Amino acid sequence: MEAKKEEIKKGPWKAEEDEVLINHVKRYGPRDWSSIRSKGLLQRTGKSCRLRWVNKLRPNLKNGCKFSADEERVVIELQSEFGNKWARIATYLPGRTDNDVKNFWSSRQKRLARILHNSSSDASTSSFNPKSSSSSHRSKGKNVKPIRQSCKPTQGFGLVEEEVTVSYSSDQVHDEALRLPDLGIKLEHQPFTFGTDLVLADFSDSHDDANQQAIIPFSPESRELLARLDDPFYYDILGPADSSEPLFALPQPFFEPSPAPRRCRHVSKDEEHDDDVFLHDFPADMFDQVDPIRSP
DNA sequence: AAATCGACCAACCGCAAGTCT
DNA sequence: GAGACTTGCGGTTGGTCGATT
Repeated sequence: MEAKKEEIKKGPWKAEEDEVLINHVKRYGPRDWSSIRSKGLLQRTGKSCRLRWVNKLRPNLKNGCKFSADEERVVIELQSEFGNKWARIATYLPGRTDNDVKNFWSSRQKRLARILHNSSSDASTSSFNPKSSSSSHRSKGKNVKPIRQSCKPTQGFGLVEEEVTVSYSSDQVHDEALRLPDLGIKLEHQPFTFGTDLVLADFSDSHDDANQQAIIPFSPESRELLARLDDPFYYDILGPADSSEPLFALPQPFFEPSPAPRRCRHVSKDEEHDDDVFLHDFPADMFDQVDPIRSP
């Protein structure tokens, strides 16, 4: 059937398809994706094949491996520098793809937005609830609820899930209020559980912390702005807000990111046998099992 | 035990841009 | 130079899984 011949397969890849794709790359290199379909090897589009290779089959990928603390830091820093240039950011993270970085960031943003939303909701209710703990520790040194001596932050706000412990004494509660840069906003810990217990308060109209009894909920605009912060809280939690010292040094890109706009490089027929130029992007031992391309 | 929720991930889509004919 | 083709990128969606209620 003609229609069947033209049918393009979508959805999850099977192991057999992966094998076909890997064999193609072994033979021809990571290019000519469209020929995979035109040769009838797979009923996948070239785009789909390329994506599968880049995101899953490429050697030395850190598949199924969570972002380390260092990687998180790099992503956060580079995102603030480059914006949503995931492919470029990924070049600084060996074994990570642009999709990985994008997913990580997206997930993080969602989490952040949700936390902020919850927090502002909590704030708006607790400010009118005398029983609520959120108002109980607002006055310096008074009615400060006992807090845990340490807490284990969740992944939220760019914190890592590893054993990062932040300890506070009860006297520090108020002073440890976290500042959001440039927004005149403080982020205060509720009894030190990250996430839903965070309380946001707007202190922009006052310079007297001790008088801050009420929690002012954010406007939707403010919340949106917060959700889009390039550098949401990371430094504020792990480092002093006024610190000019970088918390870490950025690594060099794994692949040199091209300053010019990204572009694929079509390989001419002549170049095709030019010492496998494309292989330079891969570890030397990657194609140990590859049949060498015969020279003409 | 079932339902719900959130996190994570794979894959698709549309668009932009380089290359080829 | 123009149009077709190919590739790469960023945004988005939908599925799966584990934790929580």
